[in-house]
Amino acid sequence: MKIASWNINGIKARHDVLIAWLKEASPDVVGLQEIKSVDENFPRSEIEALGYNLETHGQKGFNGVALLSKLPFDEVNRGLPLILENDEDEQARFIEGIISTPSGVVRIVSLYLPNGNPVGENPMESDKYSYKLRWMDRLHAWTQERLKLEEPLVLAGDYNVIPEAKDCHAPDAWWGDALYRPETLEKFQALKNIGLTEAFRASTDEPNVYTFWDYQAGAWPRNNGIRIDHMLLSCEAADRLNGVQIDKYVRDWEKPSDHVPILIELDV
DNA sequence: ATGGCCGGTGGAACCGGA
Repeated sequence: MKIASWNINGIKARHDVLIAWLKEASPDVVGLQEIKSVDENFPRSEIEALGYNLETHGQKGFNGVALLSKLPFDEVNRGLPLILENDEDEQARFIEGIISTPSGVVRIVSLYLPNGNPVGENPMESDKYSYKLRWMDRLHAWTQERLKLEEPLVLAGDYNVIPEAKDCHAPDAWWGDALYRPETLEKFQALKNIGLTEAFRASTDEPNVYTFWDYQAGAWPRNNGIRIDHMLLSCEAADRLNGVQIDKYVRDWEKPSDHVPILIELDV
C-alpha cells in the first residue's frame, strides 16, 4: 500500500498538477494539506474518476486538509480534540481516516501543523508560536490515546519542523525560526519518544534531502530547501515499512507547489 | 531565508506562508 503526503498550496491552483501526479504515482492513500478551500467548492469529480474516495476538512482561504483513498473509509474524524476548557480552534488542520485492508485496519492522518512564525522578541508570548506549541501538545495527547489501540497508524503531513541541521541547506540561518528552535524540536522529539518512527530517517541518514523549496530567491535552482514534511509511524506500521520516497521531480513541473510529495510503501 | 514569489480574497492592496 502506497501512502503519500503532499502540501499542495491550494487545490484550485494545483488541481491539474495533482491529477497528473496521481496518474503517474498511483498512490493508494494521499493526505493533502493547504487545500485552501471550503468543502463545498473542492473540485471532486476528476479525483473520484481516478477511483478515489475523498474526504475533506476545509475552511475559507487558508489551511484545510484532505484524505484520498482507493479503499473506502470505515470512519472519518475531523479536527484535534481541545485540551483546555474554553479553548477554541477555528483552523482546519487535521483529519483521520480508518481504512480496512485484507490484513486489517490502517489509520491514516493528514495533518498541517501550524507554522508558528513570527516568533518575535519573546517567542513564548507570540500568539502564533504559542498556538504551534499548544497544537503539538494536542497532537501528542491524541496520539498517546491512539497508540493504545496497537494498530498501524500513519501520521502524515506538513509538520513545519526541521528535525536536524542536515535537514536544511542553511541551518545557522534557520536557527531560532519557529521551524527550527529548541521548544519546537523538544516537542517533536517528545512525540517520537512515545513510540513513533519517522519513516524517512528510519530508511536513510542521507543529508540535504528536502521536501520544500521557497518560491523566492531561486531557492529551487540553488537547492536551498528544508525537510519539513514527515510520516510518523506507530510500531505496527513501522514493522510493515518497505520503502520511502520523495517525489522531488514535481517541483520542476509548471505551476508547482512549494512542497513535493513524500510516499511510503507499507506491506499490508 | 533570499534575488526579483505565490495563492486567495475580492475586485486593489493585503494577508499568510516557510
